Amino acid sequence: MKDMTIKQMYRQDGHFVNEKISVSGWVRTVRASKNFGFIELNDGSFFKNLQVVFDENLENFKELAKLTVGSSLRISGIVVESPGAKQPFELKADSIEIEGHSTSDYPLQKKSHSFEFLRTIAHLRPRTNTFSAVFRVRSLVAFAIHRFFQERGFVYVHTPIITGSDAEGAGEMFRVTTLDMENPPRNEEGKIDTSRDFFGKESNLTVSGQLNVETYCMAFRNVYTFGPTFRAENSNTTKHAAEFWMIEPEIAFADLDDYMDLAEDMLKYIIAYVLENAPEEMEFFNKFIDTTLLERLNNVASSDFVRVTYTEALELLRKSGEQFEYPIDWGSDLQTEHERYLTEKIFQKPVFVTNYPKDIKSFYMRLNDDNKTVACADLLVPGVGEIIGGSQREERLDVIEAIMKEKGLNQEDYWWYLDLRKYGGTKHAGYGLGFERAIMYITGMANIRDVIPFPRTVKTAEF
RNA sequence: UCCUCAAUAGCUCAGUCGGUAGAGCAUGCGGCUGUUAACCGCAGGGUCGUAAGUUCGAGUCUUACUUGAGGAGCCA
Repeated sequence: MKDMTIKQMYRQDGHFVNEKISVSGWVRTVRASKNFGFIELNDGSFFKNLQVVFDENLENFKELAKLTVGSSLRISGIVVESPGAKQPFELKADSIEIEGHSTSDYPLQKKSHSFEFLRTIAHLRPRTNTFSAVFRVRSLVAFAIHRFFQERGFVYVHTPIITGSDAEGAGEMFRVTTLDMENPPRNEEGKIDTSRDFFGKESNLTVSGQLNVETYCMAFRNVYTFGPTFRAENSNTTKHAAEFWMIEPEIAFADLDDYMDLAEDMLKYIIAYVLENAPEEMEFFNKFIDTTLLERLNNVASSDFVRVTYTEALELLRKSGEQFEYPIDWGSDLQTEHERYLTEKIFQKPVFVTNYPKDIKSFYMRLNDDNKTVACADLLVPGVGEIIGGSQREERLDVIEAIMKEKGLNQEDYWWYLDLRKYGGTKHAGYGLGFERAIMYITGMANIRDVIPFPRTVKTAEF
């Protein structure tokens, strides 16, 4: 007798008919009548369920007929072709062992629940169709990202989660400390004496691995980090979480166009990988979450992304005649409404917006010859907005020092970062992809809380 | 942090003009020989988010607070 997964059975359609096999899994629904019944079993290996037929010949038939949703079973029987239209085959059970009962207060029903309710039972929601699909796709996307970079010879660098540099400037940070919160040591001025903290200085959770990964870029040429990052922003939106994952590749001897080429290839690669390896899940999203999803993703795979400069983008917005709440003004950042209009109305596909004014961008972005803009590019996609931000980095020591001065940054805090410009610095570029935003884009899910197993947002850390 | 909306049974919701609580699903029990969110019958299940106020009387009106959702800002 073969111990099988439901995935094996579906992927080798019909191959096991008339064979005796065993499976184990959880009850999704039971439909029993007087002398026989049906169990929908999900074993976790596959999006679809296996229909199990059981009848009164089983010694525990009465007990089985009263099974509640969520119970776990071990079943053996013969695979037979199914007379029902909704499944190609089913399992005719000759023994069903109840491994774990589920009590009658099991909160998941055989109907759809609101995402808001399911967030309150984050420990049970992976058992639902939607979350089963989301988190299998999340796993596949993570693998596809690694495979994409590894195939191209990139080195995976584990940048630190705890950082001692307090000047990364990407947002509010979470403090890491072992000092006694009730009674912290104080220095002569009465301030908290961070020299007596664990690291001998103030430390925080990282907001970005970029500065660290650039150092490895100057040794390995092409590198990437892929790990968690933390932002303590008081941000209450569908697209922000306090803990999220980022992919940050960095490529040496490369400019802005090389970065955009790489990012575009990467996104297309990931989408193709997921469409090939999770067709059932993607079909489910297309049917129940976002009916334009597959059309959109196929369109992305087969067409080139748009590339416009910030200045051109402003011109397009101005010429559109659309009334915007915020003014279109050279020098200020694009607002959400502007980004959405560009990617959703004007182009209806992913758009790189390049060469923003230097004053609204980070110090490490390479200054263009016009002395007004920097060599950066944000990738905007319909529905989600910005999912990638990146730039060519400033490799000229004198220029980056001048910009840091202009932005009021303390050069001593960046001494090791600036060393990269002294010791064989090269042209290089890199970007950051918000992992969860990519998942949202690929699945059509609208809220970041529903693509993270246990989301961390303002005032929420129950699980 | 700002703006808007919401909170009634385990879930999803209805509740008229202010007059004292309803449905479907779920759960329990019973029925049913091929079901597909099975179907049919019966039953149990409520401090109407919290606190105060107006009123003879508040799920319904007012205020504050709490929680959630959507949008904005910040960003990925």
